[in-house]
Amino acid sequence: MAALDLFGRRWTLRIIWELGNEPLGFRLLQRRCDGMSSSVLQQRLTELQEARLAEVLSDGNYTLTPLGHDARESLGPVIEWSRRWAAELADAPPAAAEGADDGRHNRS
Amino acid sequence: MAALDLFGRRWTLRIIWELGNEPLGFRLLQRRCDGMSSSVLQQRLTELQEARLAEVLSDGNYTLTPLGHDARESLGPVIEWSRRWAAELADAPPAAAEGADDGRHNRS
DNA sequence: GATGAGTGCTTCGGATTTCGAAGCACTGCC
DNA sequence: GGCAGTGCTTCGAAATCCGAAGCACTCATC
Repeated sequence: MAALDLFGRRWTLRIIWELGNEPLGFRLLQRRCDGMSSSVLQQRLTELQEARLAEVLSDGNYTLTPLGHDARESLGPVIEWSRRWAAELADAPPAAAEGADDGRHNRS
Repeated sequence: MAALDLFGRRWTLRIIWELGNEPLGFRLLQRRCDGMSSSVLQQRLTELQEARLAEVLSDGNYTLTPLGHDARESLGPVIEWSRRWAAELADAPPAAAEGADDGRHNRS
């Protein structure tokens, strides 16, 4: 359950996903995550390192540890599912309100 | 990416997981989720319904839609990974700070 | 039919988290 | 030196989360 808690924090899943593609520097990673807040990114990066999912390379970039890559791979089915989900929602568009990306968040 | 955003909200993953086991009423579901706040539970339940992942049964209980069960199954590998992760952390306990469940949250 | 218990759900003040603009120290480059 | 880019920190404002309290309703039990 602790894992569901860790992943259930804003941006955590996204960061793991982005870092899984390739090592990234702080600012570039931030841009990949829709320009998320630097303070939160720093916080998440620290949490991820404490959880031994991420680490800093000798060149200063951030990467996933082997354990982190494992985690990211376990996310594969979720990504696959999300495609089906998107297709499903496209077929049956409700009145309004999408659930995800419904503008409830504030990215000013 | 919208899926990672939807799942990256506190309690969402947990709720999907709990509902996947069996249909549950509001208050019981709340208890299963470590007694999470009822206001947030209501919010999540609404989001999940809008996203067509959850629905209300004729008897008033909440369940996962077929699409929702699909999502929950896609979470399987994540759960498996979390076991390996827990084992790994148990082997190499750092100085302090666990990353997950590090007391940063407030459950008064 | 009153009482009590259980339900789904809402309200609301306060604690916590997230945001984002600004800035600091440092490195490389012209 | 001046300029740009980096990782990272600070801080006030906004959004989110919390949890106790309560409402309307159902269903037994008295």
